[in-house]
Amino acid sequence: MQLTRKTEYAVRTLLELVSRPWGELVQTCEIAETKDIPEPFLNKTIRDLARAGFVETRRGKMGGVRLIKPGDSFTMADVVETIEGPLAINPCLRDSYSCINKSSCSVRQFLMESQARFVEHLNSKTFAELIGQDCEK
Amino acid sequence: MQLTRKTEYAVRTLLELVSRPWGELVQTCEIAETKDIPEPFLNKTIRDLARAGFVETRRGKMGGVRLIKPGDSFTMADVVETIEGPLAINPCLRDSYSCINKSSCSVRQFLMESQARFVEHLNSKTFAELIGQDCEK
DNA sequence: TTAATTAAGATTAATAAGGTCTTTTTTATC
DNA sequence: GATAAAAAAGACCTTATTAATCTTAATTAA
Repeated sequence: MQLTRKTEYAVRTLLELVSRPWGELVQTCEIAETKDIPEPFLNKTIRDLARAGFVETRRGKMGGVRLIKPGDSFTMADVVETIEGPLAINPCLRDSYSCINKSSCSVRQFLMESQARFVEHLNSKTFAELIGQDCEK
Repeated sequence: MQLTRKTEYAVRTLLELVSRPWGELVQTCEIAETKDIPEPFLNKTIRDLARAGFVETRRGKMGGVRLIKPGDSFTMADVVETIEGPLAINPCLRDSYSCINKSSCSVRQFLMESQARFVEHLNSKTFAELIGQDCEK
């Protein structure tokens, strides 16, 4: 019952990018260093963020990564779902889960609401709003 | 980011016991069968519930398990914490986690609140209240 | 005494998470 | 062009966690 480290790394990366001037290109090795993330793993994480439209990358000499989604246009929930896929705090909340009682089960309904409260809060602040101090290391 | 199957099994077991007359002793093989839980795994789960004071077991012929905590005195959050230990949706929310910024980190603070909303909802209904229809299989 | 039942915990199997490595492609610069 | 620096892609490996099984012991009713 925990977010993955990959999500944590994605969050750190986006915090770093949001805190920089818009449009700035940053080398991944620099992010890896300052945010204490294993570089090859960070590369994969950044690829996920790129595919999802948060950042764009530039290869070759002087390459790097830059934000293309404004920091006030996405939330923690967006990042979590980008990295981990649709949230389901219990197997029975997955679309693919089959159970005779699925639709009528009061426990499932209850867990669905619990999850909704959680996601609701994750959506209550944009990344731009989150940045006051940020969490390194 | 998901509750474990063991928690799911504990929940099913408690739902079964809460729905029965107070004091009734039920054989674990019966619960395993009706709730579709691998029996040896259920035994371990029941041991956890016994150690935490939810149920009491009785060995030998005519043995079984019975509820000793009234269904209106515990919630989903209690069961989750019993089976999985203290909830922490992100590593930085664990007591043991060390980070220079731990106390001042706004992201950590935010996640802590998100978790609190979740737990608050898990605590909003007792097991007795949850039982209207229950979720088998 | 016997058979039925749970306790305890060692062991194994399956899955997922976390991380590394190698090769390829792209790009700026000489 | 040639070269070096950077990210892309994905195969691969390692470790941790989860899930399940199995064996032996203890307990209890009959």
